Amino acid sequence: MDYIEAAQALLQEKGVRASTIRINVLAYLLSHPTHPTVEHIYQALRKSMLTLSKTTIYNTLDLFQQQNLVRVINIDEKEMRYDANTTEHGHFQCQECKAITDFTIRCSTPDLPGFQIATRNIYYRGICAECQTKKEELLNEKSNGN
Amino acid sequence: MDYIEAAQALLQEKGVRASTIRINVLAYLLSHPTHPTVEHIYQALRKSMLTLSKTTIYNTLDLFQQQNLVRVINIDEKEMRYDANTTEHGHFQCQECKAITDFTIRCSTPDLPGFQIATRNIYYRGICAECQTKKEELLNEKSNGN
DNA sequence: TACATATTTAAATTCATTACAATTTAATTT
DNA sequence: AAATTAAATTGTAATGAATTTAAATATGTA
Ligand SMILES: [Mn+2]
Ligand SMILES: [Mn+2]
Ligand SMILES: [Zn+2]
Ligand SMILES: [Zn+2]
Repeated sequence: MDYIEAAQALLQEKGVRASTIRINVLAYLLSHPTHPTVEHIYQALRKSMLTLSKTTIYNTLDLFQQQNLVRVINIDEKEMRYDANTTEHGHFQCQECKAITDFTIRCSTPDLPGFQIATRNIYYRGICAECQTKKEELLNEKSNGN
Repeated sequence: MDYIEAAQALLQEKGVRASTIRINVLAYLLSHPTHPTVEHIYQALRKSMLTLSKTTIYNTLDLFQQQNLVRVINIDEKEMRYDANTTEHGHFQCQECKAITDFTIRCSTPDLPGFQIATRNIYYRGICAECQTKKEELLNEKSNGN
């Protein structure tokens, strides 16, 4: 089953009309688990849907959020990011390459009695393993070169 | 020791010039552990500092962040919030009363090997204990009244 | 087909944050 | 003390993602 079919099936499950735009937005999110921005989605879909409006992307993603088809990731303080993976997981943004990585996490919160938790967002920032390696290599080259 | 003195001491520790504005912004944060917005701080200090500029609040908070005197809380997707408590703790925002509560948290993250973590932000949303009680009381009244 | 409803579009607006140049204040040097 | 330099503060304008509005288009049903 390709992403288009998967998106269509998910929309039908939720009782949401599976319009072309909705299918394509959801399929894009499923096939690009990189936490894209509205702009990313817009620019990608625009190529094949010439009259596409950015407002529609916003509306569609709002609808998806209400239906728990996507979750909003606010780790990047500039733009919102969207994730079709709605299972519990944390997000790590690299300060070098800006990439956002998923990670599994288990938390214990002793002092929230009587609180009703609706959503959890766990955001870490730092240097990803890849960029860390690159930095070390660069450092080694320098010390060898001199 | 009052908050003004505490703020002054903290600034001196960091080797930052303890100007009147800086002392007052930091003292406000120390005395209002409610995660205020820039607007909150600005409106409060404006009363005693007539020519205060909002830009200065932004600049001051940026400086504080660099010096690890405050941490930025991005739980409220509209406005940034600031916290003079820089120790590890999570934040819970009530969807009813909008209040932001601190909570202690312990997390294990098995799959981030080689990643260098610089900052952690843990945001929960839902209904706080107080609002939860209020809602239940309202429900009881209704069922008794009818 | 006709009509109501849902979806999509484009333009205008909002508003927190940032950029920047000008001014004021404080520290350092003559 | 005066002059010079550096730092802090101010006000205005610009930025840009997100929202609002209203109009256009598509879709389902009778
Ligand atoms: Mn994810
Ligand atoms: Mn806090
Ligand atoms: Zn990286
Ligand atoms: Zn509450």
